[in-house]
Amino acid sequence: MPGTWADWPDTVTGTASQTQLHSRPTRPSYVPPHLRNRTAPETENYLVPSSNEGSNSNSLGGFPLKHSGSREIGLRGGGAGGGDRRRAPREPPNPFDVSDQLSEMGVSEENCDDGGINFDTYEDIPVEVSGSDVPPAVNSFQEIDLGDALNQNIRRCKYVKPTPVQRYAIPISIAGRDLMACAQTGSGKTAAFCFPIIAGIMKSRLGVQWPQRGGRIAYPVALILSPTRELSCQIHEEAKKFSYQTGVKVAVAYGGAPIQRQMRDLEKGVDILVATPGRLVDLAERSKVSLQMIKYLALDEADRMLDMGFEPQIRKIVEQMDMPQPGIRQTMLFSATFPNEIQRLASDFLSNYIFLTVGRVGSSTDLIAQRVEFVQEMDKRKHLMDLLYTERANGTNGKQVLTLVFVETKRGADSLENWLCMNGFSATAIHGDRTQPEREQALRSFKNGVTPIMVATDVASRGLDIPHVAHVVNFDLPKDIDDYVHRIGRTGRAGKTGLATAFFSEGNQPLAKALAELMQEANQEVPSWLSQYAERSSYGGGRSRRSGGSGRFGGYDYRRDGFSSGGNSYYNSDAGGGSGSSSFTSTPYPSFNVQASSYGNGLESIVASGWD
DNA sequence: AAAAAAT
Repeated sequence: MPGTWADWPDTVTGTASQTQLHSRPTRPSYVPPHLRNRTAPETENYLVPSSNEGSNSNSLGGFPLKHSGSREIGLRGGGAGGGDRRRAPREPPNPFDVSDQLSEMGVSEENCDDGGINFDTYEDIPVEVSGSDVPPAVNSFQEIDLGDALNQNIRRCKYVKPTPVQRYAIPISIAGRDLMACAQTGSGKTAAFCFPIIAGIMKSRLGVQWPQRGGRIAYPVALILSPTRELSCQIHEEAKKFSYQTGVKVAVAYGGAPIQRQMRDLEKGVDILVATPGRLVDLAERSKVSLQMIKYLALDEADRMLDMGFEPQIRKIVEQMDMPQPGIRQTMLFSATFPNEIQRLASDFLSNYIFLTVGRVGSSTDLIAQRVEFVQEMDKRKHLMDLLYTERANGTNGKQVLTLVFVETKRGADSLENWLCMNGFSATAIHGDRTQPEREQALRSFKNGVTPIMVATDVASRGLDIPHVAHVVNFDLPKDIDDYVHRIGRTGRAGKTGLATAFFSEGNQPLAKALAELMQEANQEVPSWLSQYAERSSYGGGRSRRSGGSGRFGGYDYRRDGFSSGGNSYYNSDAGGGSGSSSFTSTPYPSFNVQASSYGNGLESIVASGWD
């Protein structure tokens, strides 16, 4: 990779730089068919927003000079994003290119996932905060001093006003507080933890000499962990947008991809590292990265990160490497679901944290219509095919809408994909036994509609933001109701509506009760046969209240149950009120405030008021 | 029991 090239507006006009331009072995001239033959006036819209001194002369060979990344138009690039020639000196590629072009092309938010947040549906989202000295929520991004560069990026992302989780989470983390937050990815969660991190990094550098770059070991100040490679990739893409031209460097590290490139990126210096656990540990053991400068730690899909499979790895990273202690670093945990058990584990990583829960935007609310059908195991394929045919018939121009089909096993995913293809459906599959390039290819061709059906294991159940998934089919229901919640959350994103269909078979009996309750909470019609199944399983046990659940919220601060004893200084540090920690049981403790959106103070009023 | 995550 050449290290120096000029800003491209100059490049196109200057002869010398023309040469330079051609000397680079890029693929500038490929433009996807649907973008060809555009007329000249539109070319100015291709400019980088901040370096747009150029004019209409910025076209080459009849159509706009576009970076090679344009081959990815309509896709959310699989991480790489290399080969971009249209950059300001020493600046990373402009991450806004794709979406800007799309919107300028008159392509609605169809393929642009920054655009279409339907804010109307956010208006009445219930929010609940608990903890001591909770900073007040804000109503606009302007109320917080995020800095000019970041504000510009927020504008470029077309974020007009903060989503509920952002209104609360951003002030909390700007204030330096630890946070446990229940909210879905589609609710603007990534921005909620990225903005304060980026703003904080920039602020800490005011008037300070920039840290030395290019050392052999990378010392990121922020670490964002997620449970799947694709999710890390997605967060990285988002974080790059938010940090564009802020001087804040973002890098990503995950398995399945060549490590060399990731190591090179780290050597170039990194402020925010987005990673999956395994690869991070690997890099740390190779002494490519040290965590001793970490000031911000964010765990996305935190409940998965702390479940049985992942917990040891997370503990190793957070507690047994060189990461600063809680209280010194700032820790933020995010997930759509937070079982008590997990909250208890997570509190090891936190210091005097605030618990925030945002009513679901999407999953298990009106935005997702949930159906459950009784289907014998052997009839499932036939049943799925009927659904898909109906979909195709009802869809516009007989087009298949994006349909995500969840199955239990990797083998099952492959065989169902195969079967669908044999029966004339364009399907792909994603699961952990496929190679990383295969996984990324599957996701791409699903997102852009080439294969509008994707069969997936739970690798795709969490956090992935795939715009326009119209239908989630639980071909095999998961064992855990929280997984169901995450899965159906792949549709009804960003305030849009979606459909979730579950195939319930004999074997799903243990899930019946939780499923029926969940659907009831979401005002969905519960078939009477399901209620009967639920009754039958009720004496057997099983969690009656999901996640210690409080209705439409994703979670409930387990500290308020008064179960947690002494150890946590949090409860005992208060001067007023009861003298012993035992007094903190049912009555609200003076330092432990619970606030619920704009609806008075008591939780009771919220739960009772019903959010419909 | 399954899935994910390092090579």
